Amino acid sequence: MAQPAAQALDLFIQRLTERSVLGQEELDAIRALPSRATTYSPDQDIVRLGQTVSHACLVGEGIAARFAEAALGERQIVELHIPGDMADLHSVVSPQVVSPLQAVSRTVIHKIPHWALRKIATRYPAIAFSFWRDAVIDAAIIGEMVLNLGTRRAPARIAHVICELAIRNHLGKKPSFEFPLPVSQTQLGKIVGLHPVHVNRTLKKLRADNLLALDGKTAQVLNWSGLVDLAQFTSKYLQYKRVDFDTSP
Amino acid sequence: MAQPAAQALDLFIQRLTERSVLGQEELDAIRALPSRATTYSPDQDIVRLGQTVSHACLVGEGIAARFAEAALGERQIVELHIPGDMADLHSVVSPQVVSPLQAVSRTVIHKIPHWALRKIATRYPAIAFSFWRDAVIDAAIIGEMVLNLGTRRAPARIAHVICELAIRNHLGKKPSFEFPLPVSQTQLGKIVGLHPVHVNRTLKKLRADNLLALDGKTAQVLNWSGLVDLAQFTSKYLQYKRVDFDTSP
DNA sequence: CGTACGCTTGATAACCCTCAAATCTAGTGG
DNA sequence: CCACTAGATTTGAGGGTTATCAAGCGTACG
Repeated sequence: MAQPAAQALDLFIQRLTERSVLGQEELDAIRALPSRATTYSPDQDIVRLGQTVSHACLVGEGIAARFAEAALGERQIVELHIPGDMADLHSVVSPQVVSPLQAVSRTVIHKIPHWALRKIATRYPAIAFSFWRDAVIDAAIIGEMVLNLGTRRAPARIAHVICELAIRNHLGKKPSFEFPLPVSQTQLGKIVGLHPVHVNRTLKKLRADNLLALDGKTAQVLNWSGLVDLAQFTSKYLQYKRVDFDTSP
Repeated sequence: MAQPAAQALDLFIQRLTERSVLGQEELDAIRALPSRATTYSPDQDIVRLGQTVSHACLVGEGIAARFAEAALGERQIVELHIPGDMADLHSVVSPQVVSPLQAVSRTVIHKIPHWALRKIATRYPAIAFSFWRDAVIDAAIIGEMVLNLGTRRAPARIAHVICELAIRNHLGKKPSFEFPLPVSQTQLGKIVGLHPVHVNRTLKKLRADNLLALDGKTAQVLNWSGLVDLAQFTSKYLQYKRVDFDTSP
């Protein structure tokens, strides 16, 4: 219902149509989705484990993180969500939260009721497929995260996260190697599975090698092909039909 | 059309209905799915990265692995699939393979054409939702893998994989702490992101501590609550409505 | 019987975690 | 405006964990 959601919804539609074919009627149905905005401060929980939710979270501003937590509560970030991402579209078919969300920076979330999403997914099979497809791509992104943690050492891990975000941020913008990344080194540690102290030392090295500079607010890619090379990055798993960056140097 | 697929399809249906509500009509539609069986030998590729496929793979016997590979071809197993799993149901909405599959042991795969799956998903919204839900649970399982690699050390990582498989294998069987696991130590290394040599030493330690014994064919859980404790395991993310094992010791 | 492959063990080095303390920054209240 | 505080970044030192290199052993298969 809120007007500010329109911008985020347009970004969301852009992501969907980049990957699925939707007609005008379907697009209108998505654009007409009702929503209610909420703002979260850094490190605040957006949805908690075990909770039952009745709305999905569309990121409007800031960065939200999907995380997993062990029995004793230790957290690991599994996926980052940037504006235009429907961070937990999956909750529509799985309202018992198993992938909780937290705000990484100050974050504006537009909450969209499940009934509305279920309604258009039932009415338009093409929308149901595009939502399913979204979940599939999520799984691929998270799978790439497993590859990242399982096979790469610290510098390559961080490089990979930056490469992925550079591509995902690019959508609908001109390919600038500078994008917002309001993430502390401690939080970055929870993304790449490294101790904060080691994150710090690794960033220092990446900066010294003229590959990458982070300042807690913005990411600056100093040498794209160097980063891609270090991370052994390929953008295939993101499944964009068209990608302007060259990822095979 | 092959008869032997019936057993695997029944297992698949059991998994679906454990998590989604489906009517008799829908169940019959699933049971009537056509299929063609193929057998793969250990380490053989089932579907390759970049390939375009027109069928999904239902595991009949053995173990199949979904993996991710880096630009230079290094592989990391992202998820294991046991009999009754539709290993790449996601390919229905994403036919350009981004999550390739390989056989871990000798494996029988029943290939089910996409058109048949798309047809019943379009005809019955409840089926579309249950398929979508399957993708969501896949993502949760893979997310747990990220947690595993990002926060745990070698013994706990292996323990976690075993705990998960014990639960997933349990479906429709009596809760025995012994299940088939035809996986070499080298392959186990590609699951938990460890060097084979270190896998070996870790297994030795787990065996000495009377927690777990693997022989390349079968897994034997010697001390369930000890394993759960070591791995900080919770079965929540698997989203079974009913789980007989006690996972909170 | 030979060969290939997986398992096992030892030694060494690289990587990363942990503890600890100093510096810097941003926000708060006097 | 400045002192104060909490949190983030930075640096050092040490120890634990894991990778790497290498070699010996067992076993399955042709």
